[in-house]
Amino acid sequence: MEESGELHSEENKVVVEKNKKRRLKTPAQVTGLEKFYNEHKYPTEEMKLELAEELGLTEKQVSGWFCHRRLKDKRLLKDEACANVRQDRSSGVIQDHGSGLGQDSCGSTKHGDYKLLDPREVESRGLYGNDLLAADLTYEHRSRYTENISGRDDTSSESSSSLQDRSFPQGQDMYNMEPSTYLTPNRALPPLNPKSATNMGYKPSGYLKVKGEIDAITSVRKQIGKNYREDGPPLGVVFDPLPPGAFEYETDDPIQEPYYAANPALPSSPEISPVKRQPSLSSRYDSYNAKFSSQDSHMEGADLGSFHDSDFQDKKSHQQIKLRPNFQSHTNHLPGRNSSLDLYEDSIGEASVYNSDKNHRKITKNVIEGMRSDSASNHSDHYEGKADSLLHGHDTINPKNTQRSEYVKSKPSNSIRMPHVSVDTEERGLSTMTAKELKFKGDKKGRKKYQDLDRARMLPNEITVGERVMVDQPMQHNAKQAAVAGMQPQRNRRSALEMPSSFSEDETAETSSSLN
DNA sequence: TTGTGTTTTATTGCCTCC
DNA sequence: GGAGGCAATAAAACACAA
Repeated sequence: MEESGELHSEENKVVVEKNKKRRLKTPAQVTGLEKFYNEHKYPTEEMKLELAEELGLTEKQVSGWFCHRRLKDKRLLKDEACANVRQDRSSGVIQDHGSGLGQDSCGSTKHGDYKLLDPREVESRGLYGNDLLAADLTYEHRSRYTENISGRDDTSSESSSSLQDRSFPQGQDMYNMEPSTYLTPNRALPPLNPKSATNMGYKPSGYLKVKGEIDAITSVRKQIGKNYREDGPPLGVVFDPLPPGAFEYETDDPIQEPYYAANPALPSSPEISPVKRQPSLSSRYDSYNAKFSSQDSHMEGADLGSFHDSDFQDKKSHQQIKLRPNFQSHTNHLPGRNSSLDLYEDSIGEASVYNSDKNHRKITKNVIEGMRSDSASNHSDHYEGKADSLLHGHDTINPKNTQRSEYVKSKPSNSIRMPHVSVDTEERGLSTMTAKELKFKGDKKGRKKYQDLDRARMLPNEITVGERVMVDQPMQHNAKQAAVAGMQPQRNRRSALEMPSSFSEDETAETSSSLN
C-alpha cells in the first residue's frame, strides 16, 4: 500500500501512522472483531483468516486480538468475582456465589478454577444453546442476589457467565438450587460436577467462612422468611402467586415467551412489537455481513430489538436513532443476540439521557472530531476498505467518533446501568439508588465498559441485560423446567418473576438488618 | 496544560495438546 | 515438534481531573 514512492503529503502521513508502533483498530474492525467474538471465542484458523481479510487485518492481529479479548473477559470475570466478594462482606449477604472464581477470591483465576468446561468446546460445539441455559440462568440469578444490591449490573462477560455457570448442572432448577446453596448442603442438589460442589457452598467460603454455616443458614432463613420451608416445595413454587399486572405483561403463548424471557423488557416496550427469534442462528460472519448491509437505519424494524435491551429502546430509541443512526446497523446482525455495538448505542443513548452534560459534550466533541478526523478515517480506508464494506454503517462514522463513543459507553454510569433498573423496577427510586451505588463503584468505571459489552454479547440463552433480566431469565429456565415437570410455563414464569424479585429486594433491604 | 490512570495493542515466553 | 492458547509485560492511545 504505502510502498508507493510518490506519496502525497497526506499519504506520507498515512505511512507515518501506519508505521507507528501500535495501531488502534478502527471501530469497524473492532466491531467486526467483537461481533465475531460474540459468536466464536475460539475461531478456527479459517475463520480468523476470513475475518482478517474482511477487516483488513492480518491473521496474527486477529489471533492476538482474540487472545487478548479472552484475557480481558477473564480479567473482568476475576474483577467481578473480587467485587462480589467485597459486596458479600460489606453487605452481609450470605453470599456463596458458587462461582468458582469468586470462591478463591481474586487471585486465583487460573485455568483450573473455571475451566470446568473448555470454552473452546462450548464455542465450537455450539453449546450455547440450551445446554448452558440452566447454568447461565443460575448464574444470573445468583448474581442478582448480590449484584443488584449494589446496583451492579453483572457483566460478566459471556465467558464469565458461561464459565461460572458451568459449575451448575443442567436442568437443575435454579430456585431449588439457589436456596439450597444458601440454606444447607443437605438440601442442595448435588452438583454433577464435584468442582461445582466446592464452588457452590459445600465448602463454606467467603462469608460462610466468617459467620459459619449455621449462622449463614439462619440468616438466609430470615431473609427468605416465611417462604422458606425446609421440607417445602422449591422456593420458586412458593412464590407462585403473583398479583395481576405485577409485571405488566403477559403473553398468551408461553411458547413464544422465551424470547422475552431473555429479553424481558421487550414486552413492556410499547414501541417494539414482539418479535420472534429468527429461526436460524445463522450467525456466521457472512450472515452478519448481509445484515450489516441491510439493517442500517431500520431500528424499528422487526429485527431490531428482537432480542436485546428493548427497555433501553423504550426510552431512548428515538434519541439514539438520531444520535447514532449508523450504529444501529451493527446492533442486530444476529437475531436474538446482542452485539457489542448494542452497548455502544445503548450507552450513548443513555448517556445522552442521563448524563446529558458530559455526554453532550462528548457527542459534540464527537461531531467535531468526526469532521476533523475524516481524513484520518479516510486514510485508514486504504486498509480497511473491506471492513468498511463489511461494516458499512461506519462509513459515516469516523473512527475517533466511534471510539469516543466507546468511552462514553465505558462510563460507569447510570447511562449503562440505569435503564435496566429504572425501566424495570416499579420505583424509580431504585434508579437513584442505583446511581449512587454506581458512583460508589466508580473505581470500576473502565471495566464496566466491557462488562456491559460482554453482557450485551451474551448468547441467546444468556442473559442480556440488567437487573430485570436476572429476574426474568429464570422464567425462561422455568419454562423449560416446566416442560419437563409438566408445569405450566406461564405460571412458572410468574413464579420466577416473583421469587427473585421479592427475594432479592427483600433481601437487599433486610439483609443488613437481619444479619445485624 | 499536564499528570495520572485506564484501555488497547503488540510481543514474548511458557504450557498444553495433537 | 508444531500449533494454539495463556499470561506477563511494555508501550501507545486515550480520558479525565487538577
